[in-house]
Amino acid sequence: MSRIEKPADSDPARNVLRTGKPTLKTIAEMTGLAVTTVSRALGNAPQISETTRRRVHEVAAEIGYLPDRAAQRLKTGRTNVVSVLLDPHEEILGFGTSIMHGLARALQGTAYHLIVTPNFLDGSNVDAVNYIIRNGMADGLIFSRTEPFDPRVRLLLENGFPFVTHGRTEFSTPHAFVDYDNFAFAYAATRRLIVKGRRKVTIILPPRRLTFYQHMLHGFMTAVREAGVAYEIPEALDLDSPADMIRDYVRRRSAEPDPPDGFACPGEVSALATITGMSDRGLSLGGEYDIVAKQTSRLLSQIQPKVETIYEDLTAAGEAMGRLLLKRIGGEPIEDLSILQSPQFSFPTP
Amino acid sequence: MSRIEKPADSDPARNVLRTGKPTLKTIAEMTGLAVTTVSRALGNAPQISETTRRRVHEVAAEIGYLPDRAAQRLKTGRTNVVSVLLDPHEEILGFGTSIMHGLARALQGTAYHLIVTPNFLDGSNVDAVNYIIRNGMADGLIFSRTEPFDPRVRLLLENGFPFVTHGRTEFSTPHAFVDYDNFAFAYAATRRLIVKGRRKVTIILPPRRLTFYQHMLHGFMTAVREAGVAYEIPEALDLDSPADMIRDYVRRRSAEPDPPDGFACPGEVSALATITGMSDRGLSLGGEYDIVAKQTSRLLSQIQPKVETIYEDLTAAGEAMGRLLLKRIGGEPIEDLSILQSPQFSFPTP
DNA sequence: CCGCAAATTTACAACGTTTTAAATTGGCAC
DNA sequence: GTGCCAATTTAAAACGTTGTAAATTTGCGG
Repeated sequence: MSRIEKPADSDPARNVLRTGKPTLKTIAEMTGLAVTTVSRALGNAPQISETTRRRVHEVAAEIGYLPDRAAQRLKTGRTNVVSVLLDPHEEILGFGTSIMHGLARALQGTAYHLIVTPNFLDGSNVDAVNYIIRNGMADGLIFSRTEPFDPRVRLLLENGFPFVTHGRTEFSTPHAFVDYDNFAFAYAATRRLIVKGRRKVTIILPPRRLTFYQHMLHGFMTAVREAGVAYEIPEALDLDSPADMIRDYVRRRSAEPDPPDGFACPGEVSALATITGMSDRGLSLGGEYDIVAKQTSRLLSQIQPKVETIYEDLTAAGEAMGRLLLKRIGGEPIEDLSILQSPQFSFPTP
Repeated sequence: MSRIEKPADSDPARNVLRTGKPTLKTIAEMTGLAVTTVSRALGNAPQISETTRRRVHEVAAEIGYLPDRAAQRLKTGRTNVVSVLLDPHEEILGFGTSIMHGLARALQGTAYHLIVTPNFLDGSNVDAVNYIIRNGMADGLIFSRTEPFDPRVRLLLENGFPFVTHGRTEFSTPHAFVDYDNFAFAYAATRRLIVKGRRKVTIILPPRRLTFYQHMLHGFMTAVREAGVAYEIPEALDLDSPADMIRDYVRRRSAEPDPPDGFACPGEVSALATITGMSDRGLSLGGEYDIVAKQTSRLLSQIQPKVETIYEDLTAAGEAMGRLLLKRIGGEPIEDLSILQSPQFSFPTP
């Protein structure tokens, strides 16, 4: 016993007194074990005897120990954070919030937290993605509204950064995604209008640059061609257009010759706008015209049961994306990491 | 050369090569200064000479240095995180997302990140608050839908934890909040209905347990009493009721004797539901009845311009809450840390 | 009861930052 | 040049965790 002498400060309560927060050291002192051992025991490492493993877990539970995320993150380089890119277009009708609730549910019980990175820049926000990759702000990324050659996807693929998109792309390298089968939606919606005996159908499409524009268009056209029915596609309008613009367009068009009498509306806002536009002309839903709409909340059908709706469950989508991302972060192969949601013809029981 | 020998590895590029991320050490090696000095220079500490301060900043900018959040957090105990409690009731119509965009704007340019803590438990989620306080998951908290003696507020006050609510409470200890002047809204809305010549007014109130139930009721009753007009208040219904329940109620009531003809609707969903219920009876807005509604998005007035609306700017509210929280975290006194938003009679130009 | 491998536990060093206290430098009066 | 104070820079420790490598204990055949 020569040189070194422990600082004589082995009061087990000391480090707890400082912040009130128990650490590995606290448990170590309480059990008489080394910090390393405690760490391993909690991590269920194989080389720890069952006896001490159990003992450590007991004590940890008793004093309510939770690992310090900052320390873990510093040491391991993993952030235990999943970031979702919030798009300004998702402000209305709870798109963002539904997805986030789903995500939160998938992350529930895991070590992962959900952080929101808003999209300030217009267009597709490559900068935010870059920031997150370069500074290791998260272990994985989630975002929506993909383009066929989405620059965010390209960037993430190039860097091997885990992510899941809502929507597909056309890159040759596959990546994880969850998407709604918008082809099936558009096809089914148009079919229904035709079956109802509508003579001329129309559809309000997403902005052209988004991948699902093609899917929608394709579904619509397939149904139209099969049935040989008349159709038209408004050029100056898309799903992102403000409601009043859609309403005014519908009102104007219905006064011109040969107007459509069957509307496929892939969004609740566009459906409401269409109803208002038509009823301004005295035309009644289910009478002179019909609508089949995509619905992501219960709102539309509760307000206006005469609208036929097909559901897209965004909360489920969020949950699926969360699960996929966790797998992806865990390093699973890409192959089965994609999901195509089928249109739902009745509201899911929650 | 006996036992220990420094790894002879003083290559300035080494630590960069490992992860690709520059650290204080990188800058230190590049400038020939000590890590401590670099840290201080970047923190603009007073004892650093202007020359080196500038030099360090230059180099840092050049190599794109960003401090490691985990290390800072571990060392200082500050998380640089603000958490928002997401309420399930905010799923529809982008309440949550609007607020979050506002919050994000307020946090923009600061070191703070926004993390979402969802509300899984029913009722007011004290558990989530507890978790955040005990484990130091954030430096500040934001949530909405307060009750007069909100248990979350009590808990936070007791622990001296910084927070800002959307909505007031009735605790004698003051705390930071942002609230909409719902008294003024209800009063103005009811006044307008009366001025339009409506004989009997009604209002759909929030759930009784929420603080702003009282404010709404009070504003409504004040206008009613001043004018001596007839009124009624539906008992079985509140703003959280599903849209179809509201719609059915309105439809049923309008067929009974002495129905109301002026509706104050403090939410877009309730307004839409009311319109549908009335038009099912063949009654027309602006003709047999009127609605004055609160609007938090552009949706309602774009779809149905005949509805008179009064705006509540939730994005602005979020931004204000963010700013207040930052001040509060900075330790400013509570007195001027509360804001009452006035109703807006025209949509704010963004 | 010795030796040796397997089982279990341990010390130590790191991750990148800030804080504390100490060391170095420079300026200036003597 | 010497001494001393202020200005500036520095080394070392710490935050709580995990990975590496080494130490200790245990079991068991001889």
